[in-house]
Amino acid sequence: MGTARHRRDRPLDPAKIVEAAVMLSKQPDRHALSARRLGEQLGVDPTAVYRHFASMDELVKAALDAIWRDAARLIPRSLPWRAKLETIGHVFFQVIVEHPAVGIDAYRLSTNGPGEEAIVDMVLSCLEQAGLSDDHVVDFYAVLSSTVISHASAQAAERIETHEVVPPDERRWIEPPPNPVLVRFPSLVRHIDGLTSLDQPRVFELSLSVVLDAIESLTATAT
Amino acid sequence: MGTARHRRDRPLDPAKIVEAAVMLSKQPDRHALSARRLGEQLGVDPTAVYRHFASMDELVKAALDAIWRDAARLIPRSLPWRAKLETIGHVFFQVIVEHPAVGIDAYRLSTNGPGEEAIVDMVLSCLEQAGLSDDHVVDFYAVLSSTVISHASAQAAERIETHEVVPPDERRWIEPPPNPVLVRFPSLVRHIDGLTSLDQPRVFELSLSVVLDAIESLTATAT
DNA sequence: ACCTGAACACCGTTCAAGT
DNA sequence: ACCTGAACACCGTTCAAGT
Repeated sequence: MGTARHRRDRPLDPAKIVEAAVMLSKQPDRHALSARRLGEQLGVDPTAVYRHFASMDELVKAALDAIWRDAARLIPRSLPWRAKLETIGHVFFQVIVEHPAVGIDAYRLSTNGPGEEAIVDMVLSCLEQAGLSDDHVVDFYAVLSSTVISHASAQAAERIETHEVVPPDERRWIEPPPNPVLVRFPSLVRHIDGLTSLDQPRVFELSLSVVLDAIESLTATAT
Repeated sequence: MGTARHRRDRPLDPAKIVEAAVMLSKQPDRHALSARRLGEQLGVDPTAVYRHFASMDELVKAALDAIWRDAARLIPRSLPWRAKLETIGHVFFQVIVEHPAVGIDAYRLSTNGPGEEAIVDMVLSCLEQAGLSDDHVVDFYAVLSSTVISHASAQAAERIETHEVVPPDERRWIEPPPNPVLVRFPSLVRHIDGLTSLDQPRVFELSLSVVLDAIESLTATAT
């Protein structure tokens, strides 16, 4: 018992907490990541996380930053700017949806960590490569990142709510209106079939195209 | 005691529950709207809401739909399509931010109610008036509505987190990075001042302009 | 000096027990 | 037949009490 005295239990490396949080967040369950489940997973007291993170939101930020770091590594280095931004958009959409319990909050949390720095730098350099002015680089970084993250968070929320991957033709963005008293809304009646066939991934694709087209049209003007 | 027997307490009109929920949701507090606070507000049992709504999410949907209904009434009837869509965007951004406790969830909930029907019809008719094809009307409705709602929900979340309206120059979209080891990220270094001066309302304005410009460019092609 | 975990003040929701 | 509210299984977080 003498030799093991000083470090009988590991001192609970914060990186281990983040790793466990990332693992737990893969479950499509609103409560997959809680202080108690984290303690159970790590075999420590449920309140141990508060010695390393000021709040659960801070831990969620750290988990998202780790996810950003790993996602940034998946992006091929040399691609034309538009293909690279499309790839970044799709990869980040996917990792957010794959970690729904933290992805659902990505729309409202900046991580302020090294993973965020890496991906922001990557997006900015694509926009520079596209030939945008300094002002436009910053503006379109903001528009692009909020577009990707907000649609991905919404899709993460949908995955949590349905609690399973339902077939694409049942994941409706808008439900058909139940009541037939829609004479007051002729445009809604006219487009109701189109609206009910929308789904979140398609709306994300459309939104991403709109932003990338806007960037491309600015570069065409410049050259 | 005989005469008041049948309806001593009011039967708790669901519309009264929704009204109370809308009032409570004005507080910039994550827990402003709960079953217990609603019961306290209405003078009834905390679980009374579950006799009229299947879950708290369903009540939040009903509250948002009531907010949509009132917001739709604020939109001037006859305006050119672009000015009208800008007005709709600004009004909806504002009412979501003014009801942060439910607005924070608007990005992930469709209300499927009459308020939603009214505003969807209004947006669709603007897009028809702009001269878009049927397919483009549906697509750009989706892009436009998700843009407005996601930025507004993010701003509602920010209001809740700060718990008070802080001066605009302190509401940073991205925090300046704390560590100076940013040599690996030259684009981030180059644009760091621009990035830290971004705020949510400005990013919303930029995003809205991008979408409206995309619509306008399609109409210019058509005519 | 550092860590632990009992405890506080809440949640959303269910259902046995009442009127 | 309808409604009630006690109770269940959780939350995030704090801080008095220990080692």
